[in-house]
Amino acid sequence: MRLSQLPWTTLKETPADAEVISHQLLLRAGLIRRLTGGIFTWMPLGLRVLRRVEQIVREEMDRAGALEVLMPAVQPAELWQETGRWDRYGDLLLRIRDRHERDYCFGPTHEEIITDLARRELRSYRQLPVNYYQIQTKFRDEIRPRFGLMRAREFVMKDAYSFHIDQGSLEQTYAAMANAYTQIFTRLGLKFRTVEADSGEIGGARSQEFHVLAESGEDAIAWCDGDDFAANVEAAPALPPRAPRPAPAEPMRRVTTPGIRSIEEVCAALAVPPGRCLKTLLVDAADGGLVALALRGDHELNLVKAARLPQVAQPVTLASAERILAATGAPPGFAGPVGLRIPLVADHAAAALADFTCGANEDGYHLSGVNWGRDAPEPATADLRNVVAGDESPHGGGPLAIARGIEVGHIFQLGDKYSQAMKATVLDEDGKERTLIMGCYGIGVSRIVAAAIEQNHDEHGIIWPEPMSPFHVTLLVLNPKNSEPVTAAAEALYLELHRAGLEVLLDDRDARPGVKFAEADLLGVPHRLVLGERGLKDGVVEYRHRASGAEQKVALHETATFLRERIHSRPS
RNA sequence: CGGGGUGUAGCUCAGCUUGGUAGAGCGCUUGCUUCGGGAGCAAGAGGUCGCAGGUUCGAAUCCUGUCACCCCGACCA
Repeated sequence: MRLSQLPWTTLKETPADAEVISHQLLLRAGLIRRLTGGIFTWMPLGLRVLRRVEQIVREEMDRAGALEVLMPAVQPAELWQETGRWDRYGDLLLRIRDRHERDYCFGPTHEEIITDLARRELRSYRQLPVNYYQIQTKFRDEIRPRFGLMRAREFVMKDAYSFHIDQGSLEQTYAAMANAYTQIFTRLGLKFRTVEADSGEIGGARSQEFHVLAESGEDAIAWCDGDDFAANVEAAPALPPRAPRPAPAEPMRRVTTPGIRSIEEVCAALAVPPGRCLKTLLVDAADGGLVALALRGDHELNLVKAARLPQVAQPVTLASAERILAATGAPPGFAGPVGLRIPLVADHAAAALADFTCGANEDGYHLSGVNWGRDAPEPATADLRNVVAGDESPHGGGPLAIARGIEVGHIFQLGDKYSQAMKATVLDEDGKERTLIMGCYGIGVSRIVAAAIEQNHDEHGIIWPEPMSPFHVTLLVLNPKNSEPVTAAAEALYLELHRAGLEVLLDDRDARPGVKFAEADLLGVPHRLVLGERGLKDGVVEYRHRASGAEQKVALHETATFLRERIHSRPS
């Protein structure tokens, strides 16, 4: 591709509304343009990146035996009503009405559509297992679209749905998909981790997520070097402390803490570490009352774990200030287990505290030297907190480490949640109707583009992993207007590289060298060639590797060979 | 949805407090000079100041409404 024939504009300044680096660089490099909140146009160079990602995903899905289909983006409400999700999915669902006043939505996901397809097309166990996939535009009306392509409303997703006669078959396909995903992210050249996940809203038994590792990731993932444990912090179990609870050593004392509410303030005022404080959270209970959840002051509540408690109302909702006052006799910030008249569940670590500090259930007072069993009843215990770095791995291999990740893939064993609701059945070998067992497998294709940038950039711009770069190599021609021989040599080299099977971006614009260098760095093609009068005199081009900055001169006639040795992701 | 903020040239922003003929830098066009890491000089093009209403002799500026966008919050206890 010739840059002289492309209206490509880059931005020297960072657009004001772009927060994260991938959003900034995608805009600055002219790869995407925003149309409206969370909705973007892919520009010519950006689209090449998206297409490359799609292609790798497609190849690996095909290799794993999945069948590509393309389902409608617009879906009738009736199907969503069948599964009950028309009401449950909420405002995330973009609803549309046609001229006949019929309701539709723009698909945020396709379980309903595929299950409808399956119940029409699949009659016999002999047709199973089958795994359909598509690469398609989805729309989710996010509360707050942000971070550019990372949390867009309209986005490109690869979603796959498999159908099985039994759990064993599902597990086989699930394993094949896990394998294919590993292959995909490896081929894309990304640093990633596979982690156990909570299956959340979509439901089902087992699920794993694939995270691209990056500081700016929205998810925290925990893993252990000493064993095979890796999980989203949401889904990582925290082991109870090994050491038994120390015996009480201090008397309980009441201390005045006027206006002090947060754990930090309490710790500062009373000179105690957060790990010696008890934080008592009040949430709405399933029976309409309140439940207290006790955590150590330095720990955070894990909402997924809290939601698993039968006493807790769904979804987990923090109690209002009025209800807290009514239940504890004090405003928020002063709750504690001593004399508390509502049920309490303590996290294992909180239950192992002795001589701790907590709220006194009285405005302006806290208690110190508090002990379970002596001052407050022995609590019911559960795993309620997020794991933290240094916690013991559940698999016994040593301490956990925590990293940030961007979720780019998620695979689920769905079971019969949708097939049952939509009566998707086949006949088994005994001629009996059997409800289909399903799996589903998603990859955020457009999000991968953003995640790759989050993980691979420097102060000059993007550094594409080779397999997803818009071009294999960029060839900068310096001052083409001033030198016929340079232009001629560049044209010849461009053609030759092209013939060698390389995708080349030729910067043949009548622009200053500095502009070409700066824009090439911004765009981030991994291999760069510079052809100018200086080098041409000696019959060489100058090669530079974007990521390492390594440079060397290469004889013109050896350039194609030289590049082919260094580029491993040529299209087959 | 709650709270906060911002809408002025393609982009980044000043001007608004204290009303009086719309500005800068970058980008764009033309010319000359330059030409190996986002050039210099000169001349240009480009804006219903988000939109609607109001106050006023006069509104980018003050008031009301509205729309859009951005940020924070959904663990404060």
